[in-house]
Formats: sequence, C-alpha cells, structure tokens
Amino acid sequence: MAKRVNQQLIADKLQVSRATVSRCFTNHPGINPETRGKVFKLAAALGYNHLEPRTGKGRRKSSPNRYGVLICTDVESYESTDYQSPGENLIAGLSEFSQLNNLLMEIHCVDPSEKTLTDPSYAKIETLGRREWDGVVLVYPFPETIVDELNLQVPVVSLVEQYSGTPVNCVDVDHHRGIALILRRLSDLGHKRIGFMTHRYGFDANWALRRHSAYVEEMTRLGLMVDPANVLNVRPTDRLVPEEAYAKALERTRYGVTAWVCAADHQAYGLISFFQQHGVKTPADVSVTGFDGIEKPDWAPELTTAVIPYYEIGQIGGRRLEDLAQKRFGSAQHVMLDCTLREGETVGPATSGSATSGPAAIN
Amino acid sequence: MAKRVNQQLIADKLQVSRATVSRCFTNHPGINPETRGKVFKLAAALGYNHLEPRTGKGRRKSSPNRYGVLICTDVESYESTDYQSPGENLIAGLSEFSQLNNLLMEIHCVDPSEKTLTDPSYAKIETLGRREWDGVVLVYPFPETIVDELNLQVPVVSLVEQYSGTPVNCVDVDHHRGIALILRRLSDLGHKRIGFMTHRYGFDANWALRRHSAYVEEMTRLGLMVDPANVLNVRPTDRLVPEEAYAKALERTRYGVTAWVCAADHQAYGLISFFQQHGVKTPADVSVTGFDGIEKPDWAPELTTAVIPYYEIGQIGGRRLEDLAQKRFGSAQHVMLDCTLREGETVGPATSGSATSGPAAIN
DNA sequence: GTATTGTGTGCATAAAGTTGCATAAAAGCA
DNA sequence: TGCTTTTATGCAACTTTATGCACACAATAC
Repeated sequence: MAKRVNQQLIADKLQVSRATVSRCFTNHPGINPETRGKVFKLAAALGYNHLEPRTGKGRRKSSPNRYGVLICTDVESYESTDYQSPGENLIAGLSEFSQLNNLLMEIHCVDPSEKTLTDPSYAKIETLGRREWDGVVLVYPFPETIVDELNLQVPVVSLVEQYSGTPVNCVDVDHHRGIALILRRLSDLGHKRIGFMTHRYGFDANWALRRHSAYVEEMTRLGLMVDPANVLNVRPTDRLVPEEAYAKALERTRYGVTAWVCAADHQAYGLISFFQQHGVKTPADVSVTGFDGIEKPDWAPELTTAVIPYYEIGQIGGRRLEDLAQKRFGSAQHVMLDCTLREGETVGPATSGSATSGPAAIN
Repeated sequence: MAKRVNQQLIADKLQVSRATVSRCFTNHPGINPETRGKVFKLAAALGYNHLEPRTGKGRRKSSPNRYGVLICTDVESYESTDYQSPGENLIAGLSEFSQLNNLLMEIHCVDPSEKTLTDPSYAKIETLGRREWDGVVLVYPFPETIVDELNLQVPVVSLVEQYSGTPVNCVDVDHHRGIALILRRLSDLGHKRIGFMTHRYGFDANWALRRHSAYVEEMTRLGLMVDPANVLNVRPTDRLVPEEAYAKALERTRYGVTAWVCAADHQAYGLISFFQQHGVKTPADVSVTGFDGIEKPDWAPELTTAVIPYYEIGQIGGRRLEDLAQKRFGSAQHVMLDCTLREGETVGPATSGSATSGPAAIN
C-alpha cells in the first residue's frame, strides 16, 4: 500500500529534515526560498495538503492592512476622462470595499513595457520597495515576469485573467456565460450560421482567445457546426488587420453567415460601420454582437452585448485579497462573475434568404 | 437481511470506532476531515440521518445555520468504499468547513432521473419540505428543473458546473488551467499533432465540452493547428461509442497524431488499453493524458493527468454558501480552483517518425 | 423494575507537526 | 587570510491531533 503522505515523506525524498519541511509550511523566516520552492513543488506533486490548524485562536491583528493597486497602462491613455473607462468602475468597486473594511489602498500606474520590479516605474514606488504592502491588486494584464516576482513576495489578485506559469488569483467576468447568453439569443432568433471575429492583439489578449473558446463550446452545445471559414483572426496563421477582417466578414456574410459574434464591443462597432459603408444593414441583413458593455459611439445603434460588471469585479477582488492576506484559503482561485445580456438594436431574426442561398443573396 | 442502520454499522464498514462516527455527527473538533468525509458520505448512501434527539438541554449556542447537501447519484454506485472516490473528498472539505464554522449539514442522495422537487427521492427529505434549510449544496450535475426550483427557495451552490438558464453559484476546477498545463507539457516534449478525445454522455457533461474548448484555446495559444479530424466525439454529429472512438484514434495515430488529450482519466485508461491490444505502446509510440486524478487501475501505468482538488472544492463551496446565506456578495459567481499536473508514465517525447510519415509509421 | 440498544464523552496514546537551540556553511570584512 | 556575522538546517524535546477504549446516560423492550 502506498505510504501515507506526510512531512516525513517529503523530507526523506528531498533529503532534508522534517523540521525544515515543517518550517516551509508554517512560513517561518530563515528558510532558503529555493528549499521552500522544492518543498512546495513536491508537496503539490504528492498531493500533500497542509491544513491550517483547526482552532483559530487569537489571530486577527488590528493594524489596518495596506494594499497596493497597480494599473498596467500608459498614464496618458488612462487619464483621459472623455468617456467612462472600465478601469474607473473597477477602482470604484475596489475603493468601496477598502473603505468599508477600513483598508489602505495605494494606487499607482506602471509602464506596460517594463519587465522587472527594478525598472523605473516600479522602483519609484517606495512602499513597494520597502515591502510594506500586505497584498497587491493588478489591473489589466501584466508581463508574466512581474506577476511571478510579485507573487513570491505578497498575495496577488489580478482583475483580469493573467496568463502565467505560476497560478494567479484572479477575478474576471465569466466569458463563457456571456458568450452563451449571446449565442442562445441568436439561436432563438433562428440563426444557424454564426461567425466569430476578433482583432489581432499582442499575446496579452487572453480574453479574445477565451471568448473564442466559449464560442466553440456553446456552438457545440447548441448543436451548430463551427465552420472554420467563419472564424476570423483566431488561428495562429491568421493575422488580419481590422479592415481585412471586416472585408472577410463581409465576404462570408455574402456566403450565408447571418450573425457575427465579435470578441469585443469596439470590434463590433467597427464591423457595423464597415458593413454600413458597403450597403449591408444591421440588423436587417446581418446581426452583430459585442462583449464589454462600453458606451456606444454617437453614430452607432445600441449594441447587443454582454455587460461586464466592472464595479463588482473590483469589490470581489478586494475581498479576495483580504482573504489571502489573512492566509485563509491559500491556493489560487479564479473567480468569474456573471454578466448580463444587454438587448440592443443590432440583432434581428435570421434572414431566411441568406441562410440558404449563395453569394448573390445580399448585394 | 439488511441490518438496522446505526452508527455501529457505519463504523464497521469504515473500520473505525463507533466513537469516531459519533464525534463526526456531533461536530466535535479533532476529527480528521478525511474521516469525517467518509462517514458523512457513507451515511448519506445508507440513508442514516442524525436528527439531534435531545433538544431539551440548553446546549444550543446561537442556533447554527442548517444546510442541505444533495448528491445526485445512484446510491449503489456511491456506496462502494473500495477506492477513494472523488465525492468523498468533496464531502470531506465541506464538512471540514461546517465543523469549523459550527454549521449543520444534512447529506442526502437523490435520484438523477427525477426532475421535480415533488418526486419521491426529494419528497422524502422532510427538512427540505419544511423549508428548514438556509442553503443547499449540489454535488454532481442536477436536472435543470431541480436547480431552478431550488434556486428560488434558498441560496444554492453547485460543486460542478451546472448548465442552466438562471445563473448558479458554482465551485469547480479550472478546466482551462488543467488543459493548459497538459498541453504545455506535451508541447515542451515536441508534440505538435495533438488530438482530443471524449466519450459521448448525456447533455449533462458540460465538463467535456469545457475541456474541449480549453483544448482549442490552448492549442491556438501555442500556435498549433486544431485539425478537426483529430477531435473525436465533440461535434454534434459525432456519436461514437467508446470502442469506435478508440478505433478512430488508432487510425489517426497511424496518420501521425503523436499525443491524445482525453477529457477524463477513465477515457484515457480505456484508450491506452485499446492501443495496447493493437500493439501500440504508451508512451513509446503515442502519448496519452487524462483529467481528474482518480486512482489508476492495477494493470495500467500511472497516467499523466490534471488532478482536481476535490477537498478544496468542498471547502470553498461551503464558504460560498455561508456568504450567500448571509446575503453578502449576492450575484452569481463561478469559482474555479487551480489544479496540479501529475507527471505519470504515459507521455514521452514526440516520436519523430510518426510525426512526419504516413499510415505505415506504426504497425 | 431490569435488560437492551443506541449514542455521547473523558481519558489514554500513538502518530504527526512545531520549535528552541546548536551548528555548519556562506558571506562580510579588515 | 582569519575573524565575525548571518543564514539555513538538523537534532531532540515538546505540542497537537486523531482515534480507540470504556463507561455514562437515555430511551425503549420485556
């Protein structure tokens, strides 16, 4: 019978003493980070779970915790106040939470192009250098190296999906649910040939890939075929600039696609505008949907889209960080919040004509 | 004939003392959560209900909340205690949480084929009928009708993804992360032509679709093409029984697929066995991976797979329910927990031969 | 009443985990 | 180089946890 997994087993395998292993789990100072890393890694592999001691006696220190909020964006583009940016609501939710729970939050913007904590925009944050934070909130995607470095120092919560080798706590919208709401609506209206379109971004755009994968999943669930020709700018070989993608979408629409699911609102507005310029009307000729719930441009119709609950994401993010800082519920979690479908004016019933006929159907 | 169900019976079946069983039901501290999990699980299967007989004494402190735990499964398949089933760890985590927070949890098994709360296996749960619960935990997928009915009455947390029109709180493994870990490992070993296989289940198997969508996403991220011919039993039109799927996988392997990602461990074991019977060796000729982390059959090699943290899922689920019952953080959340990659003996480097040549490559 | 059955709990104990102190190795420093 | 300081780890003593034994108590049976 397999040996029971306990600290002794880990100690034996790594040729260290039981004491060392114990100290790793109890977060004692004076343990070589390398050793600690080995221990945690093996522990995970063996499935050892270090359970917090039952009787939570007199914990809860009273000094208010300090947290840092890092926003990975150019200061210029962030400061623009012309339209309500998503970030605004995120921060609102976050500070709402910190106020309610009597926490201190320091907000800083950092340069997206910098890759280590010693680079200027990080170095100039004194409180970070002095390790005075009990946790960090990351807003928008960060370079993987930064996430990993921070993760070793303090609890980290990211407010969008981070793609990283090490597990990261994160709070995000439920992309699957949003796409499912959209596709079910389209399906109810009789759409069967539904395409998916996105722009090409750098490698940070996990959300676009995630929404595409949700599209694949939900199409399958609805019993609809995914025609690779109707999926634009997702495959590794596709590298269309927006105009090319729009043109391609127009072509595919002439071949019978009756609805386009775009990975983001701004893409959808771009597509609608392009269609308009080429005499294709939304939603009369083709339906278009987005994802985000940003405010619509003046010229555009109200978009049918999934609205991301930014405010709540901020709130829940704060709460999760507080939990982590108190060492409760340690391993990485990914919290996805529900979103709502906003019924706009850009979807209509599937046009029976285009669903069955060829290139000449719309012109 | 069937013995009367009492604590002694449970104790005997689990080879522990009756004292231990008693302590489980009375929420004593100092009981191994794993043991408690086993006890509760078996109790549910046997239909034992510990209804506190002595209410007279002044022993109740601040009237603890009562929660129901419903397990949607056949009692027979659930009762077997031979090997450590996933459910056991789920319950263990759940009861650990309820012990720590002084909650009462009642566990019941219900019949998966019943679709409304008035059906027998629900009707016979008196405390449910009397609306005495402050919340319900659902284990395994339930019929949508049941989920919706319960959702109207009390806070509900599901311990696997539920596919439902109304938003449902749920705690699950991060399927995307698990598949990503597996695919990155395969990619590191030089695999490029990687297939995906699943069995066909009823419409409850959201996890299979979700894992497939994760496969699509991660393949794309790695810059690998998804060849529809190497994706088995996902499209609406595919309805292969396991043997057919295995045969198809064998054929595709001869055409150059070097690794198969299966949606679940038992599928992977089936595939490996089939390959073996047809002279294809794992991992020498082809790599195979799973998902779940169940214990391996005796005949099989240790599978490379993503291990689901059942224990933690139970814990976090309990916590989420408690939050909901106290009206905190209302809107539906989907919490996904990180999983770990278990390195087994079923993946190896991509065989350079088969990756480049045709049907004759393996024989 | 006394026997019987079922359940809760104090106490003992082995196994597992933690920690004070000593010490070896590494790093500063003149 | 040789001396001090720091850091990381082992040893062994100590603490905590999980569970069985045995008895106490209550409800029912006879």
